[in-house]
Amino acid sequence: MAFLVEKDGMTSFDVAEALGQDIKKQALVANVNGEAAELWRPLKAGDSVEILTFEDEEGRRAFRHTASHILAQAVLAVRPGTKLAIGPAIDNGFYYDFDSDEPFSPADLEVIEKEMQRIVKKNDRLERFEMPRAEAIQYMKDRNEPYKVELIQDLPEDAVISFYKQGDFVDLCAGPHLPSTGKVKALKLTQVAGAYWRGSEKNKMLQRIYGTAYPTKEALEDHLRRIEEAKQRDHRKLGRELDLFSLHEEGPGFPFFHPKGMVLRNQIEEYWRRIHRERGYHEIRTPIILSQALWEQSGHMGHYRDNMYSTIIDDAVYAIKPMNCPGGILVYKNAMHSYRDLPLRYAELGLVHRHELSGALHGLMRVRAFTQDDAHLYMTMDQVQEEIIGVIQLDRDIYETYGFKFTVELSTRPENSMGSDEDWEAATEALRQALLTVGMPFKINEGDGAFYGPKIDFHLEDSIGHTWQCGTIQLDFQMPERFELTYIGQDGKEHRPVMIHRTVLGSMERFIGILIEHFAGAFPPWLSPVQVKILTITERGDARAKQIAKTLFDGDFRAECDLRNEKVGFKIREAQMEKVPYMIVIGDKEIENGTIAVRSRKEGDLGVMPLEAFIEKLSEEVRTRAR
RNA sequence: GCCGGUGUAGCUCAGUUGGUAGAGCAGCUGAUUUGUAAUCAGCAGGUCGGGGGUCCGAGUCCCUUCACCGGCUCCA
Repeated sequence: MAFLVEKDGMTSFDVAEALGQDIKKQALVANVNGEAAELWRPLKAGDSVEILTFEDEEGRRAFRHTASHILAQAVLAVRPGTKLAIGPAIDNGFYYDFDSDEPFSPADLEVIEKEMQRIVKKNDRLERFEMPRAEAIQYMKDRNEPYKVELIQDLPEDAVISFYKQGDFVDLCAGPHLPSTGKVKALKLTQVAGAYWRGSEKNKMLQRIYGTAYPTKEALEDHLRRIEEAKQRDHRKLGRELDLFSLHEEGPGFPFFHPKGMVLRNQIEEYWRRIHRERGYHEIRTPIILSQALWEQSGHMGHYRDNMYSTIIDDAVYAIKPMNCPGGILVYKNAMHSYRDLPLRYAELGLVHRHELSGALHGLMRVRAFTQDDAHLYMTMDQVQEEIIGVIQLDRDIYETYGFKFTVELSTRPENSMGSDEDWEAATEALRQALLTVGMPFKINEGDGAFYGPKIDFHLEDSIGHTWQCGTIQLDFQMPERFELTYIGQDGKEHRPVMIHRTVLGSMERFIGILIEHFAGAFPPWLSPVQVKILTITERGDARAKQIAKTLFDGDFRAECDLRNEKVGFKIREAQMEKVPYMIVIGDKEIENGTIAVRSRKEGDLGVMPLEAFIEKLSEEVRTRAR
């Protein structure tokens, strides 16, 4: 809530005070006339003031930013002579980059954290002061802080440079900050890592210390607990425990899919194929190895060479495809096309290989061989908007099936792009209109498109709030030109078609990784590698169990029997840990009555019912892809 | 690729100042025929990531290499 200041010389402190003890205690910074500012900054009559707490994004940022200053102060105390780089607040905490001859060890972190706590306890006030740019440069030169000097030199000539001071520590900073270090009640340094100065590998590698901070110990512990929980659903851990896939030293970045992982993958593909057929796509498959000449024509040799693998066949150079489009284009070019054939939608689950940096590999999320759920659409310019609408609707329907929330971004023309202004404008407008028509909220990323055309990205949010870019829709003016694609128009003449590249899931491998974490390995029945586990109590149930398994198999369900000589409690425990959606228990009573006892993974014992009733329930869940 | 960390049985981990590898779970064998999240007993399982070095002696120390983990960068 905003308040109007009545007279000059008041501060946000006074405003907070007027609002009561609770607010005063929680106040971190203020929003003054739409800009974040310290609580102690003098106000003028007529200013609009809003007090920000940890609940507000700006409040959190200031809180963590002050924490990062405390970190820098502590590091200078523990290791004098360390040069300061930058130290911003980030989503769940903060970091600070240092240039230090000796790297920081985990033991150093403990010492630094202790020093930070000492600074917090001292509860030093923060002060802000300003000076002109030239003076500021000299000031930081005198303090022997070359990175700060560089930062100031990048600011405009006429800029007034602000600094913040707490105790004997001074840092270049736009602010705002908390009134005193004592506000940062709970903090923890989480890790050290290398980071390049300004993110460029051409620059020196600095030492980055990450940490997080909260206003209370409880909130910090809560945060650490959430991290622990996220670890429990890490797809690499679950992938091993559920026996879905593995990775081996013999093929770094090349995942191996196990039987259960393949069932999951095949279910995803089956649904994908079905919905694509339904929306008028034709599936194709193109070779993995194609001649280098093709990649030169497509432009990949120029732009993407470093990420491509190649091989030699009969003395000629061939490349292993990093993308599916050139192959797909050869299919298009294989025949003449009439305007009557358009739009033409070719879909391909295409296996691509890309040489990613060894340090970037990460489970199924970042690999060197993956299957894109690709499609290339060819159309006339006036079909563009409708085609894009179709793709957006397809994306939405598929994501909703899996229970993902998602956000959409439209990226416009970047600086060094190819193609005419008119084409770019028309294409960008077509994307925008399509989004508006579908009623899809979206954000614009100015200048973030590909060099060959504008794009729409879909960012999925999984059940623990992580976001993943999966779907993309890209308009391409380049490929149709480079490959001289044509269709015969109504006028009998050749025309250039418009091409759209799109993926929905992005990569099958990564999507499976995302799904594992999204469902924490407890897949809904339609996706579960094993849908039903039939557990016998004694060997008297074996025949009945096998008979039930046969019935389920005939009904296209995935069932397994557990006939081992173990107690039923033990079998349930194992089935539960395997996250099988349904268990059927067969004992003497069920044999006698011709019924089954059903247990649900989620709800426990569901009681006794006829097999037919259970099959009907399961069929319905599979048919509707219930979650 | 770069910075830091880790690498011991299928999995999770122990292993004193260098003295010649150990537990639980999983596996196998046997007993037990069991009613909704762990029955008991026994057995087997490791050139301590690979290579090289120091030493009378290396899982422990050094060098090198590979993979993995956390970041940087990039992106599906």
